[in-house]
Amino acid sequence: MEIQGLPGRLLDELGPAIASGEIPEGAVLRGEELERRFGVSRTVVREAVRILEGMRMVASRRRVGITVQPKSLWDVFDPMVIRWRLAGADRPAQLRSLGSLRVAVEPAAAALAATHASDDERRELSSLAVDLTVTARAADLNTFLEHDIAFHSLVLRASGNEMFAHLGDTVAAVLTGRTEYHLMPHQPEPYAIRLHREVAEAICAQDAVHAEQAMRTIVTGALEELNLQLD
Amino acid sequence: MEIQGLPGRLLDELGPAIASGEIPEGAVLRGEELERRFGVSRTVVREAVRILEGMRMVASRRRVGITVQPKSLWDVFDPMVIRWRLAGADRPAQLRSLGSLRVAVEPAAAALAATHASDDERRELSSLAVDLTVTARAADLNTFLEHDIAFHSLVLRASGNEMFAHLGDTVAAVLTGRTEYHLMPHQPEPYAIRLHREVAEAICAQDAVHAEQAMRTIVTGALEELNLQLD
DNA sequence: GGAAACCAAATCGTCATACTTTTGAGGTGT
DNA sequence: ACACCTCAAAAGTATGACGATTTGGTTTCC
Repeated sequence: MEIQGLPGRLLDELGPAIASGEIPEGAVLRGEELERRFGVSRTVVREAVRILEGMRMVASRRRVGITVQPKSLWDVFDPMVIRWRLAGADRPAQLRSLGSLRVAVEPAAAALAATHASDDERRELSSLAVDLTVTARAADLNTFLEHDIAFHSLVLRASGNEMFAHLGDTVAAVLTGRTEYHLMPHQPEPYAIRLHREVAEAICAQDAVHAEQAMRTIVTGALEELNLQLD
Repeated sequence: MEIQGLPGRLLDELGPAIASGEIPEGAVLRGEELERRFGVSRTVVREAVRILEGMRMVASRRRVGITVQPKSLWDVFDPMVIRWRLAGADRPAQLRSLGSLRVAVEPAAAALAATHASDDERRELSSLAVDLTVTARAADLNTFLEHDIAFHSLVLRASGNEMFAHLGDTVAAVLTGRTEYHLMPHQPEPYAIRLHREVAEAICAQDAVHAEQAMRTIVTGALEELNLQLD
């Protein structure tokens, strides 16, 4: 799901550099300079810049150049922007933002899933809850992560709301980052696991209130733990 | 805040056409065809297509062409995509999605605002609550809308979460759409107004629980009304 | 001396064109 | 039926030329 070709490669250089503040707000780049620095043609530079412009990270103006826009204008929901920020110096702030977003969205998604999920989705959810329990005992962090991601993505998808569903990848990025940077308890907490099972059961039983409540406990817990780690 | 130049104009044609389903999923466009149809050069077409590719609405492949991606892949949080969908045949679905998103996010934002808002923001919020009350009595729908937008945007901004803050424009689009298409009670309900005042007061008093609760009542009410109108 | 008009350079924006690379489809031979 | 080869279609990239616009200095005129 990446941008292809040379513009993509340019983007992989510029995006993270801007997201991390290495190229600061207000900095001005010239197209010709980028051509030389990366050894590509105008075509390529222009297309990459257009994409950055599409996510409001830069603005191109005649006679002045390509100016890096203030962060407050960026499309902070763009998956690429989120990835770049998570990879760089902005990681703590980005994790906090995403944490609050999860607290807001995932309980609502769980509630909706309780009433909207298909039979297949309910079955899959139960099965994932079992998998989580098993891999948590085995203390196999990577497969656990995989199942955790699948679980949360599925709840978001089963909510029947496309916007919630799209946050699945973002949540996946958060969970992955948390594991990669060892911001997780070394062995998943049994309590958290049990809550996941509760969410699955409540959704299967069409119990929206309980599903929402259990999910809220999960994500607020994750947020609190995150705040502990970051301070 | 629009994309400039010819690529921007192309986008204003292609984006809505794709968003509304006029150009359906799986349709294949050829670059050369677009050049002729819009009388622009290759450069322009390529840059516009790159932007659409950046929001995952199309994918360009050699020897095949530019294929419209399935809706499930689109960046549904991109403001342009939201605008295009609100303007076209997808409006009901988009309004429903956004309604649920508001129900999830705005109460959380209100709670955060109660603890994070600056003194200036609290003052401004109180003042806006008063304005709302006044313009509601006067039944001046347009200024009421203006203040309503300002109110909700401010709560989102005062939450201190950049991602919530960015939903301000989106909420504005929803509220505007609701008024434009007469999906609102002809005179704003006194009860809703009172709830806005309650939100403002709770935030000023740093009462997160009450702020969240009042805001939840507002947005769930709005969602229910929306569902009534759309069915 | 100051303000308004003007001019020139810088930089992006667009076009036209040529060449390269990838890849799907159809044909060929076993 | 299968694998392989070839070819052509389409996007990808590079480059030169020109147009448009903005900025900032410079001139000119009170």
